[in-house]
Amino acid sequence: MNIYDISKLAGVSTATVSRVINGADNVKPSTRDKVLNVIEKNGYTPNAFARGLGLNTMNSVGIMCVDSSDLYIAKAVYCIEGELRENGYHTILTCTGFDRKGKEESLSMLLAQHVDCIIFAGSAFIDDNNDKNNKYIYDAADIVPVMILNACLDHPNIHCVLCDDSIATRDAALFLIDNGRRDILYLYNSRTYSAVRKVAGYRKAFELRRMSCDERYLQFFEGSSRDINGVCNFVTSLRRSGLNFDAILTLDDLLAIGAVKYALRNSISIPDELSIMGYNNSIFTVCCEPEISSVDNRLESMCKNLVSICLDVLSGREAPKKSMFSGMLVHRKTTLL
Amino acid sequence: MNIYDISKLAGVSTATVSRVINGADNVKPSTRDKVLNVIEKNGYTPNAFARGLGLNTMNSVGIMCVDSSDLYIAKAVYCIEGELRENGYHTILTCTGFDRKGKEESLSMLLAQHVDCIIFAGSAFIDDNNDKNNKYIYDAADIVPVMILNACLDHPNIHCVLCDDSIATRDAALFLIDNGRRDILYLYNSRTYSAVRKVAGYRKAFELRRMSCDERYLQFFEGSSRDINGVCNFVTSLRRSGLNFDAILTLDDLLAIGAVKYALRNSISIPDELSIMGYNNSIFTVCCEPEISSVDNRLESMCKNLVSICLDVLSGREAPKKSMFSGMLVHRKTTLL
DNA sequence: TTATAGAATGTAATCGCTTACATTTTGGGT
DNA sequence: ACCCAAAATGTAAGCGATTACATTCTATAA
Repeated sequence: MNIYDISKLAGVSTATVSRVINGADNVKPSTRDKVLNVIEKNGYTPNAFARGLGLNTMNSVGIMCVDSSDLYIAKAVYCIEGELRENGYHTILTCTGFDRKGKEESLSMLLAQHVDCIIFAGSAFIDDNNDKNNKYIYDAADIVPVMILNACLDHPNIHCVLCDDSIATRDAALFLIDNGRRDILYLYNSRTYSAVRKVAGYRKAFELRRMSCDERYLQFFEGSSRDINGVCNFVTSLRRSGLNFDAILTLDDLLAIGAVKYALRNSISIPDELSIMGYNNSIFTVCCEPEISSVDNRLESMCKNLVSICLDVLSGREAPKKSMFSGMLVHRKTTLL
Repeated sequence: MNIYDISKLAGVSTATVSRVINGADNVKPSTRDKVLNVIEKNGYTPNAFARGLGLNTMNSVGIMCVDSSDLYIAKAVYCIEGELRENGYHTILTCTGFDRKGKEESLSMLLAQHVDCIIFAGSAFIDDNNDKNNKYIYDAADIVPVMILNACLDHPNIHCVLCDDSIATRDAALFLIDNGRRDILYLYNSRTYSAVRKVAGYRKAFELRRMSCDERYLQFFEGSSRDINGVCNFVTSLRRSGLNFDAILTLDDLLAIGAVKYALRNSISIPDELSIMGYNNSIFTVCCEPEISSVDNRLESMCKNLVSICLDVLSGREAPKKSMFSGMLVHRKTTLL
């Protein structure tokens, strides 16, 4: 059953059927009804490939993510997909892994599918130190509109939506400082675009308070934050090595869970002896006792905004190149108020 | 740059170019090289729509999930997508929500995209009580091969991969019983295909031990397991209402976290006074202290198997209609050994 | 050398839709 | 009744691949 069959059944031309399908306004109502009836009766669905071939688009957008099983990314993907679907787009998902090859392969797959737009979900795609490594993104942007979540790149065809992680982390650190904490361990395990900014925010807090920032308190954990016991052991070994801290600020909530475990296992009281603050305000924060204070970086709002900008771009409307959200401290039980 | 351009540049016909692209074996090596060179030089990529139109397939498979931000589903999606991509398929993701309309809409969207196969990721799509409600799945299966993860439906075109949740839950309950627990609370919050089987498994354990199963110990929590405090309060109120239990077995790990919180907040010692066992063996089990014993239901293996069956089906090979995995108890700190 | 099978290549129809352009209808205004 | 612009509809040429079938090589055997 194709458009030609329908046109014959309805006694009109394929052009008219096409017009009806696409809601053109120059069709006589009676004709429209006639065609619609035939379509309805025969359960006809336009062939997406044929349409795609003609229009060179299939109303799809590609989402690139490093690892969609990461809770934060999963939530972003979920949110973005939902918004897109509501607006008639379907989502092609690719998980690339961290290595360059995977990223480039996924990207060309998406490009080969002629997606209308590519969304990079997460800052792990952007190399902040060497812009040359972002060439594959710029190349894609020369072909198709690109959206980036949680990072920013300058290109006429790239639109970015992000949270000001630097300021949010700075505020978190300031909060701890202003609550009397002096030895604040910053625990991170990546050097992505946003990670770099978070670290900068941490430093900035000390600067603002005219305190010196002791580099020993910036600790890089080699491993996944999913390795909770690894994180716990790492913190324990830091303490054993003589580093004293009365607060731990982390790159994400899972690292904070490792920190909580460290305290629990070593009978360090939270938050009296040790304050802990995570980042992302994910469900992990409420999985342990005490529940973890965290920074909400407005993931949902960002995703909605991102899709809305994406739709604007696809409709040729003007849209901001960079949308910045601000994070918000969420206090639970691991910080004193 | 299309196949015609390439054919002209290489001085051959489009048919030959097409043969080269698709790796046909009846092309003279020298011709092949010539064409490949031109393709390489001009960075030509075949148009997926045109190909799709001709072949009526675009090497895509659709994944239906109720909520991809659920950690368990997210992991399944991640795993399935990766396997598919490695085999040259791309993944169209749709999250349907729990209501029927969303499911049907997503499904027709996928069908309209002419995906080669549809994967239902999760048992939430199957109505176990009234098979009529599964009609939309059967209808899809009449058109395209269907794979179901974690549930089973009988249809010539439907293949299922699942864990025997009934036996796994039975074994978990048996373990608790055989360790001297008598009052085992079963906490669940859904009535999906797998939920129904888990409950049945719980009952079965008592039957096997010739004990009667007190219905009051089967407790349905009205709400999401993400509402950890809600779960905690629910358990607390059960206790306050006079129900005594020395073990809690749950439908998923998040519910178990709620149970752990209940114990922690009421100074009930785990596992001496109360054993707790979750389900899924997700990262949540190690987010709290004490870490939660759980049932590993082989998600990764299932996903790999599912994709492998999917590929078999798509290649016209014979494949099992139903693949059953068995779960495995994973003991941590919330159960006595 | 020639016939011929088999390999290599080419021709052109086809997939189902959109749309520029051509044509026909329609409904006022004289 | 007639004209004509505007509305409605139709015609047919793409879009870019695949592939059945036709044709042209090529190498081997007679």
